[in-house]
Amino acid sequence: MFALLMTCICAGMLLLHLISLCALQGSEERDLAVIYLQKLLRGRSIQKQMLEGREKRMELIQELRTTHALQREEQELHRAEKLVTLDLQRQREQHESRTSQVEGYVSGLLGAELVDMLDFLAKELVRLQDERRIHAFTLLAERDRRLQEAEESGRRQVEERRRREEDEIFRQVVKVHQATVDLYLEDIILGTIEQTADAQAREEIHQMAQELNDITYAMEEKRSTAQSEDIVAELVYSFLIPEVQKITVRERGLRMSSESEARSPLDDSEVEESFREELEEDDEPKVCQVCGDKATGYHFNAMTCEGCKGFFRRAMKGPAKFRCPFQNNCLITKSNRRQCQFCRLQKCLSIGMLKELIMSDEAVEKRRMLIRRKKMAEDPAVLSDHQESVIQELLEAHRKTFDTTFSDCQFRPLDRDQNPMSEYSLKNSCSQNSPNLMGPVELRKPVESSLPQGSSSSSFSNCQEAEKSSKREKAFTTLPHITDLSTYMMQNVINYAKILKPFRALTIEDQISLLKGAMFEMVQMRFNMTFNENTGIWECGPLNYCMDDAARAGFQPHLLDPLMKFHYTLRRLHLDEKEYVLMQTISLFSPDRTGVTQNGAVDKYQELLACTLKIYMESKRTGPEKYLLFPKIMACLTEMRTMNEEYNKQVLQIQDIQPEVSPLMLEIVSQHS
Amino acid sequence: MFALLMTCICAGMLLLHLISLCALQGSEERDLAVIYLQKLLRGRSIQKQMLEGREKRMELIQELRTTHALQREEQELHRAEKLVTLDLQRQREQHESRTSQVEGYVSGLLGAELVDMLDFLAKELVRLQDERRIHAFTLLAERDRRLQEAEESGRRQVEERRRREEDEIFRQVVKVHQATVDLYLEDIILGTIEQTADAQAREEIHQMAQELNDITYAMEEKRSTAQSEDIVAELVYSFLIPEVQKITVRERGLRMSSESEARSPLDDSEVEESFREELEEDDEPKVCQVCGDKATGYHFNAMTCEGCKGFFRRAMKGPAKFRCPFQNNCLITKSNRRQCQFCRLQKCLSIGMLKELIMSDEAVEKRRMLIRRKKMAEDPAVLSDHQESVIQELLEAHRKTFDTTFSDCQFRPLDRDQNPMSEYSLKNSCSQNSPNLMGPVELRKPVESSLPQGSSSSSFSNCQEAEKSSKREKAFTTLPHITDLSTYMMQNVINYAKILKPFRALTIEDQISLLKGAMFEMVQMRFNMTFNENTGIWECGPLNYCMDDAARAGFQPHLLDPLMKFHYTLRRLHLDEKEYVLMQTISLFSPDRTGVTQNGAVDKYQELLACTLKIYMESKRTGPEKYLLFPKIMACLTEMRTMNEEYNKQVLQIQDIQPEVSPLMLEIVSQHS
DNA sequence: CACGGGTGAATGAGGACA
DNA sequence: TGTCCTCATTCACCCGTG
Repeated sequence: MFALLMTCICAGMLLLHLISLCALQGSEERDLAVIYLQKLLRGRSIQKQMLEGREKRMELIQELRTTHALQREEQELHRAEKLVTLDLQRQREQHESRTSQVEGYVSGLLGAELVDMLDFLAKELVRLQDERRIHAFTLLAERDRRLQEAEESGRRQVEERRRREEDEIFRQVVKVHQATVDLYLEDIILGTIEQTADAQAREEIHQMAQELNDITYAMEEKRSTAQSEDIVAELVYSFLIPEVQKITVRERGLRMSSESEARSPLDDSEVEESFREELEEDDEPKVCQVCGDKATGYHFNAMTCEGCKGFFRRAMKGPAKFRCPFQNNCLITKSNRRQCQFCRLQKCLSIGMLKELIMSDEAVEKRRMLIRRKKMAEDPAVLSDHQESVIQELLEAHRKTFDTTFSDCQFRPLDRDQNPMSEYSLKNSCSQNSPNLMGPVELRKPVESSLPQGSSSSSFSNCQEAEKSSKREKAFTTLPHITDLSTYMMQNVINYAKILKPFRALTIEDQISLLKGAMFEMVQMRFNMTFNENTGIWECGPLNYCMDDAARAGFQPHLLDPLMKFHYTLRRLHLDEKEYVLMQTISLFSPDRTGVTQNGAVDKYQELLACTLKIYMESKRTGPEKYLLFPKIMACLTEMRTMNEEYNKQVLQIQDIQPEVSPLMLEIVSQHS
Repeated sequence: MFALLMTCICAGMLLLHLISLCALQGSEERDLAVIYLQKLLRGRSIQKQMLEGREKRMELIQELRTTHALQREEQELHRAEKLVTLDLQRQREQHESRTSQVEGYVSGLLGAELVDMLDFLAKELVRLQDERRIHAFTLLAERDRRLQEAEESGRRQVEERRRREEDEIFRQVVKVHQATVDLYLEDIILGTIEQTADAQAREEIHQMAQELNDITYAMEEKRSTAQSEDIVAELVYSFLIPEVQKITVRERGLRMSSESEARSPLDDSEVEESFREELEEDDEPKVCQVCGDKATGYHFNAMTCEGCKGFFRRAMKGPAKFRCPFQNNCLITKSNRRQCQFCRLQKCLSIGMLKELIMSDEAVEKRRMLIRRKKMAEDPAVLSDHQESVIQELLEAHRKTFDTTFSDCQFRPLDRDQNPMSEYSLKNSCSQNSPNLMGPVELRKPVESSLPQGSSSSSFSNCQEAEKSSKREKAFTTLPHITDLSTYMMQNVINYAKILKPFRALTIEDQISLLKGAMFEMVQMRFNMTFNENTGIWECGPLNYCMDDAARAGFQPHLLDPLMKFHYTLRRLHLDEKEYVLMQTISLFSPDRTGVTQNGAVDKYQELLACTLKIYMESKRTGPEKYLLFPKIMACLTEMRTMNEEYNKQVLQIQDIQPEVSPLMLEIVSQHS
């Protein structure tokens, strides 16, 4: 793009030479002019030389690259290389076409007559626009190539928008003209006045300005196609900023000359310094090449702002998915950059942002791992002695109050119905298996399986028949057993809590509140330690339960479904005993249970426990999943909160209908202490 | 970029010099001009010096780098070194060529050289960009390779550092280039400007700028459309700032030259400050630009309230349809905004709301899909075990109660009329085919084909002649068979329902209500499983029916037409057995059938079924249509509701005329239980 | 310090529903 | 129609490496 502009200007210069030559009056003068022109044209040979030099260089690059390429195995490089080569070829082609174009101009103007300067300027402007259009087409082709998804219906004609755009472009063009022409004229004046310094010349300039303006105006009104407008708009955009900088340079020139301070051009640092200064002293030290916002440095090979940096990364990460709602040539500014992702991305690419500089997913993952590793290395995440002792305390208390063999419990018989109450019996193959499983066991009942929680149902919505039949038939058969089991578990949990010093340190009211709040969760976690994730059975020593036993006790799917899911989820984490105990105790010390007054102390201890659990797992476990374990456990705890409420509700409903629930259970479940 | 504009300036200025020179009249003046030009160009020698200095420095760098290189042992270094060396060589070549170019320029003192010079610079810029690009790629590939290797050999750290170093070197080189080019151009300008510092001329220029400004502004004032206002606003935003700054810079330049005093670096912030003030001086921070209500942010490019946001989207989505009841110039306020949609929309547009910022339908669809996909990803839409068992239960019940071979049904003979009763026989080619189809089958009747539903007609609207003849001729010939068939199907459906536990859990009254309500639908869905979408025939084992059989039993097109359509529609969804069964059971458990009391339970189970069906399809099916399948099925169910009513009516009518309908059918069809 | 990735509050799309 | 909701996107700011 820049190159194009440069060429435009070069062409302009050539033309101006010609014109000015032709402007000379008289035949001998014309002859002189022709000679001059010939000389001028001879200069092209040098240019050609340079082109050849460029070609040579390309060969060099190519060779370099080939050599380089041979040293590597990766396929990808070849691709990149090819890309670059193509890019260069394209550039070259463009360049050549441009050159020939300029030559065409030169030859075409050989026989030119006297031409008015202003007229020339007008033409020059048109020509610039044409160039611009050509370039726009090139860009468009490139875009099409880049985009795999072809634009099939991209021309929604937007009348209103069109009008608006035209108006705006008109305005912009006027501005540009104002700016460019302004400078142009300024230059002319600077150059002219110095030599002539008379009123007549000034008047001429003045006239020129006026005429130019008129021409501009007329030209703008003549414009009809939408595309040319857009081209002009782009022209505007790429011209305006340079304009500012141009002035800056001049200004510095003036300053330096006035100070008559000759800088040594050899001083590298000084030069750079001044250059940097140059940029900084001005309004914008760094401008985003995409949107004009304040840039924060080079990002993916271009000077951009943070926004465009992030945008580019995000856009390139996923699949191409943008569509321009306008004409595929939006001007990207700080204020409107969010309105067309398509064009913004195009702009990013066009200024040379490279998606290759975005780290691949694997690279990112690698990096993350390394960082984490490093973090771990410097902070070995080791448990403090205090924490160790806490774990020990909990563990001892737990073992004292949880007999995994269930060897000394005396429950009422578990009376299983023949027909399964729910779908659980089907999937868990529990009804069939448990008799066999129980066979070798010498406990009270021949078939002793039941779900952790048991009671009778009251207001089935789903199984109303069962509800009704519960009175005439023998539904809720497992309720007595389940009630006993639950009461037994609860008692154990209470005993556990009572052992813990931090728990005893609380007021008795808060102890009750905490126990009431956490009871269901703690019991479930204890049951989970006996859960067989393959069979879906809770293997409580001689007792075996499946979820159907809970259903048969009156619990509804609304509770049992998520509960089942929870048990599978938690069990599959394969926690060890310490982890289970910590988890239970974290649940116990929840400061947000209803009725808790000493929130501060509870919260503090819970935090300690959580931290302990986290560090314990990180130090004990290996593999990358160890960082996910703690969050997962936290999620489980959250999950249980909701089930907790549902459980309380259902127990009360069951009690309402079949008052077999034990007082302890009722106490736990009741709303207010 | 900087270099570019330098070149622009350079080009412009030199050109203008030439032009102005050539514009002078008279030969002696021309001579003077030539002399001046020569003087101007002599300034290049200084530049040459600088270039030489630069070359020296480059050598230094190279040496430095070589020394540096020697300090490393790794093999790879050599490669890198080679690369760098080549790079430098290339650079050197360029510089040489440039130097020679410059020399040729200076010695020639011809305008042609000047042109070439600029041309060269243009190309040089392109080249630099290319180089940077190429180098970036090279570095990238190199970096990747190194990283990999280093990882293997555990020398990652070292390699990383080296990579960084190389990058830095590269950057330096590029920077140097930039700096050089910039300096180069600066010199040119300095050389020019030095001679031209003339306050008067500058003032003149300033005046002109002012004039141009005035013209521009005058033009802007001429604009009448409301749109221009917001254009101006945007213009201000994106262009005026640069403009203002430009002017500021210029002024600063003037001030500086006159005061010969270093500028204050505060200008920058000052400019921004005043501009910001301008924006903020607005009264309210958040006011809807359309109606004055409280705005909630920018919506479609304008600060609006939620109401106007929604209004605009809705209005623009559909076709233009508003008309102003008044003068097309209503004032829109919060209170009257809904009085005139036309003017409200007008106002929306006038303040710059863009309909392009409304997501297109496809975009919305895409977004929905993405969201759904994401939801799916995190929750793999896997059937819960419970749901799986539900499906299993239904499937087993279905298979127990639906014999797709129709092997054991004993119906009265199907007496097909010779003349087809309706158009169905024509289009379905059933009458002709069925005898053949039936041929090889050894079932009771030689011709046994009939439509699912059968009965006699009473009030044909379409075929009144047939209706009349039904009494004197032997119309409704298929009615006995159809009655038997229907009764058989119904019995099966009842058996099916009775197997389902959730169904049995309902009161007997509700069971009846549900069955009565869903019977027609369930039977039709079962028949649909035998429907051949190509022939339009129901292939019930040895039995084959076409729609004409139903017509011949007395049913009217008012039912049969939509029924036919329904069968095609549903069959073309190619549901599998589980899906069919789920669909039937969803129909069965419709809580809104007349007479149902336990709505809650029914609704809950239906929801479970619907959810199961949805997830089942989403997990089983592939392709984008899988999200449409469930809604389609729901639509089918709705469709059947209306047919259901019509069916009941027609059966009663048939019974009214030809009382052959079975008691079960009557029971099903009767209004109230 | 430069430049990769990551984060989280703010923003502004669409959508449900009274 | 408009309120309130969800949720993807944005970007100023942060961290860490070289």
